[in-house]
Amino acid sequence: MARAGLTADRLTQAGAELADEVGFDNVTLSALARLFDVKVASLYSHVTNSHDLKTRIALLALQELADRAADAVAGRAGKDALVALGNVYRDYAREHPGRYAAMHFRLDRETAIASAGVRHSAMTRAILRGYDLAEPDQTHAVRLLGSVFHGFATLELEGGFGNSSPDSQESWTRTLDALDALLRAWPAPD
Amino acid sequence: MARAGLTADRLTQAGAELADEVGFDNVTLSALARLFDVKVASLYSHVTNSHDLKTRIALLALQELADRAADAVAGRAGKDALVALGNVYRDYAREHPGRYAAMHFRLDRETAIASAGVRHSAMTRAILRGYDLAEPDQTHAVRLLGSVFHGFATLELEGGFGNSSPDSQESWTRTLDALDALLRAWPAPD
DNA sequence: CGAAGCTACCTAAATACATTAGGTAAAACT
DNA sequence: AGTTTTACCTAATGTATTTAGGTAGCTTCG
Repeated sequence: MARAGLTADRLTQAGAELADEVGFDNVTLSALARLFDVKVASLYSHVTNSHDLKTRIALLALQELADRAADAVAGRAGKDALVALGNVYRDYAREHPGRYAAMHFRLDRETAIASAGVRHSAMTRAILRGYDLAEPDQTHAVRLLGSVFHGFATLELEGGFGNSSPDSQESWTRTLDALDALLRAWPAPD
Repeated sequence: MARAGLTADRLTQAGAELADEVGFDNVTLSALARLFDVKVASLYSHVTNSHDLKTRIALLALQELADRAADAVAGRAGKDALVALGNVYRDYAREHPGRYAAMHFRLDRETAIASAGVRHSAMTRAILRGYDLAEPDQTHAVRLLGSVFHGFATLELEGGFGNSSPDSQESWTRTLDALDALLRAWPAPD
């Protein structure tokens, strides 16, 4: 009986790939066991349970995306940085829909705080340095950008925009234009 | 043996309430059967399977929210209408998180086309009549508004904004202000 | 190099949900 | 009242999760 050589990391990685193929909700320990040609119970030596596996996939995705984002915004500022960051989010969601969904798996507070999730808001805040926003407006803008990026990616993925004209790429470009214009002329409260 | 008096509608309604309590993903036929003190197999006389039940809950939510939205925007225009529509979405997500999640259950194309989902985009388009946007910009704006509403509601629900200052109500108000300003001064493409 | 210990993987069993096939009794209709 | 319809049932199968306890392969150290 040769061993399969499983580790938590290999399971997480395989789980992430599986998520992209069949959807995050359909990532099961059973499916992973089949993949590695191993009995299900054996996986419990590596992850504590199904929830643990999903948490690990979520953390993987958060980190992967944070890395990409950091890379994309490095050396850019203003609209250039905004577009780069937005594209990283949208492209990741399209290339890795399962991992993207995994990122919104509910983490307990400690795990969330220790996760790469914090880097995401930090980076969004960073690109706002190219615009002239003082607190608390900066925080409002961070939340708005997060909402648009996440909302657009989600709706586009689930086909909420239809597949008719104008195509969603066009809408995305114009959305980024609009956000840039908005941030340059951020309105005072009414 | 007195009968429970089940119908597809009663199951759907109970399923929607259950979704709000335990989350849409945790709505199971088993749980519903327990609720009505009936054997699980009995439910298959009323819904064809679990997927069917979830579809029905999704349709219920879409319709319920479309009704509320229609009510809210009636007799309003411009920013007034924008704020009303935005609030309907956000409030529904907070009051009925399970149903809100249900709305994004993937429907097959026919079902989606026959659903109240189409009323949603129609209403968003309607409030844009208060702003001066010609096609295809109007479609881009519809998609942007959808993204912001959905993204904000989702992130707020899952605690993505933290519970620190400034509170999310404040960000929401400012987001609506920002959208209004943006729509009034919609930028031309670069 | 061989014994000791660690651990990766196993079998077995309990629990839960989804689904189908085929039966019985309550309601509805004539 | 008799017949049809149907709401609900029992029984059985398949799949996923999880725990308890065992065995064989790898590592380590005398």
